[in-house]
Amino acid sequence: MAADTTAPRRRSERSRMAIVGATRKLLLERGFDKLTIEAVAARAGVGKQTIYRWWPSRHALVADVILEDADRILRPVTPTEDVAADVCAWAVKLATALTTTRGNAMLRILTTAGMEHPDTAARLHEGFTMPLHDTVRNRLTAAGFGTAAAQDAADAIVGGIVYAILSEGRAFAPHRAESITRTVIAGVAAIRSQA
Amino acid sequence: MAADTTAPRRRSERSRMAIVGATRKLLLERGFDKLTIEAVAARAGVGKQTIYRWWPSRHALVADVILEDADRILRPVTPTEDVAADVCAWAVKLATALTTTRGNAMLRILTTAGMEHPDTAARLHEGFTMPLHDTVRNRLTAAGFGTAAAQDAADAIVGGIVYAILSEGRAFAPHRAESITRTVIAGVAAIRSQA
Amino acid sequence: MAADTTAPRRRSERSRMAIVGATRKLLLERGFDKLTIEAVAARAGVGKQTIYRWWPSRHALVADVILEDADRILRPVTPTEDVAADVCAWAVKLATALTTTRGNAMLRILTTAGMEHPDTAARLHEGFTMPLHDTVRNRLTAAGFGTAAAQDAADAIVGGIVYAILSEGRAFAPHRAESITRTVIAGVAAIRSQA
Amino acid sequence: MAADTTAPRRRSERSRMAIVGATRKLLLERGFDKLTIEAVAARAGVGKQTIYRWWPSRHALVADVILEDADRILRPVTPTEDVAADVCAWAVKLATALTTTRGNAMLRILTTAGMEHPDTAARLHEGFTMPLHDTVRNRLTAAGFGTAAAQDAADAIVGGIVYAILSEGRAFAPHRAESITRTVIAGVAAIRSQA
DNA sequence: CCATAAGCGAGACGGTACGTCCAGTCTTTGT
DNA sequence: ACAAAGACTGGACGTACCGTCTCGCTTATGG
Repeated sequence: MAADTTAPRRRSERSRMAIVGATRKLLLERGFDKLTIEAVAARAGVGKQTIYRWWPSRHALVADVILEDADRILRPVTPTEDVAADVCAWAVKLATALTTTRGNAMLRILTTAGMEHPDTAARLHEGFTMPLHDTVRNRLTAAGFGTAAAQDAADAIVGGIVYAILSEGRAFAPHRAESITRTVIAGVAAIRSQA
Repeated sequence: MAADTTAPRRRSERSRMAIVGATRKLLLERGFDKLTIEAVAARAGVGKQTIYRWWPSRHALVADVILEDADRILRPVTPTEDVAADVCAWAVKLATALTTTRGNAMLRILTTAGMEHPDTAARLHEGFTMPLHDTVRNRLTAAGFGTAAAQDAADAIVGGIVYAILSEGRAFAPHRAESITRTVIAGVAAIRSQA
Repeated sequence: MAADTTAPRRRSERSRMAIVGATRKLLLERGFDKLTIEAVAARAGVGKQTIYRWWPSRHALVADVILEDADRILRPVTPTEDVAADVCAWAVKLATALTTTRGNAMLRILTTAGMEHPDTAARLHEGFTMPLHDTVRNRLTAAGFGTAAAQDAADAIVGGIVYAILSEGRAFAPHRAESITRTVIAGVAAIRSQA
Repeated sequence: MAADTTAPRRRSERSRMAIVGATRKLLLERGFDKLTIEAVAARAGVGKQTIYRWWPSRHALVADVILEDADRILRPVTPTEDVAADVCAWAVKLATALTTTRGNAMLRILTTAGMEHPDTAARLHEGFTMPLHDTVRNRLTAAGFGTAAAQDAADAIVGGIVYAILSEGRAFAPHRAESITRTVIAGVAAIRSQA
């Protein structure tokens, strides 16, 4: 059942792919600020209108491209018996991914793209920050921590790592992610045992 | 002798102020993306060249303006006997400041301005993120925590709050800053007592 | 043999009429310059291809439409005994028709359409200027004037009236057509009597 | 007296000339329809805005260029004792000029440019048709013909020649201008002697 | 008497040019 | 001598149409 009534009207898959590919390349070559629709169209061998027909703005196009690549960074936690170790390992992998040339470029682009455009911000939040957050939160909840505590810890861990990388760039040493994470988890654990 | 060391050689203070003022107004009215040098010049009643003469780029001009206003957000901790309470109170004030219309706009502008411009990024880091970080770190160090621990906690607290506000915007409820902070401080405390 | 040479194989009369009608309307609403095939197609409720299938260019389409309406302007001379009076009366009717809003619009469109397109120019010459010219020439020939004289007079009369209207627009007072015509006819008459 | 209050503000003569020159060349190479502002700017080595700053439209630019060249076609009558001969000689020269490749191109461009743009039409009328008309009219008035008669004759002569060339193009044989003119002048002469 | 091919509406496609906005530089003019 | 005013080249914007190209659907023969 559930027939696709609103069929996506005869859109050329060839063009779509060329556009997304060209955008990805130009984003890495020149960065978000210097990405122009005209250059994307030229590189993709496509008319500008074909871009404007399917994406409302440069921000939206970039968001699509970034999110399509987000799984290079969004990885699940490998669960063992030790919560802290699990989350620490995950955090270090995250920090490592975000301090590669490519990963760091992605982070900056993602941040800039969302900054002055509420719709795009929402999509990027949902497709990037939220998954990160959920990953941590779920692992902690599974370990028996309360909802509120898991939420706070996830904020501190994800924010602590990502914001530091945003501020310091590739200078951020990935192993710092471990001690930040360990500190926070010690915090939730301490609070639980007090109760 | 009386050498005027930092002589900004015959620069019109009247013009400088008009430019900074116009930039501030336009930044709040239209945001960073839509801020144009031409509009600033027109609003300030100044030739474009006068802006280009003293600031190398739009990013640099915006950085100056934002940092001049940063003390609305950068506040010291009021120290009592209770570290946790002190930092929590400070954190809530920070979160409150960053979720006002104006403060949130400032945060976004600051983030965007630094994003594709290393020099500006460095200045903004030094004038905004670093002071925040130092404030927390110093309070914790004063309370007897180790350098490394204080560093991690400051990362987690500042990042946890600021990144959440960056992601969620004005929807972030300032009191969340309190539980995040409390969690992190519980963490450093627990780790210290283990040693 | 017996090939159906001009077989307009299964063409939709409904569409043809809708297209011609839409073109006529848009021509009067917006003028030749601003007439677009896309607008004609939309107004006619027709695909663009249906227009391109049957007309090679915008100019050709417009020529068809204009010539289909040309009989509002192309009228025969009503012959009496007085050549001069006949041609004058005809000339005034012509000038009157060409200074109505609609007639003037037609004249301008016709002129523009032919201007940079030899084929169209030829068709419009044959369907408009030539008939006008022949009408005058035939009446003069019938009155006993020589071929060459009739030709010159027709040039002077038709050109004198039409070019003035082209230059001055609807400001041209139709009765001027009479004195122009009378002058020219006096000329051919004088030359004949000299011989 | 009469100080130039509205001094044409600091306009670059170098650019103006480059633009006019490029327009002239492109007009002859490609015709009016295919003249684009972008091509003019490129050929002149000028930003598009510099064209738009000083000319409101493509039509106006073309009108300027054409009128600057109009003196190749607009020639005075050389007066002798024989009015008819004078005007005939002038008419043949006019027809000759308008049937050169270049002159014919100019005539078509001039006609098209004025066709859907009242302001331009007025300027071209004033700078081209009116001078032609005045030249004939003045010579006839000087020969003692009445104002009204001279007016009619000028309409018939100028219109007769120009409209024929407009319709028939370069196929128009210049000597036809002579017999047309002679016919019309015979007409005014005949009418005068009747009175 | 239906199969099949043409005509048809719709509209996506690669392009060209539009007219506008700004960047960043250079020039003139007034004080 | 400096700065306002603003013209300059240049490049990208987002839009409008061009003429071509499928896509399914309708319809009217001709095998």
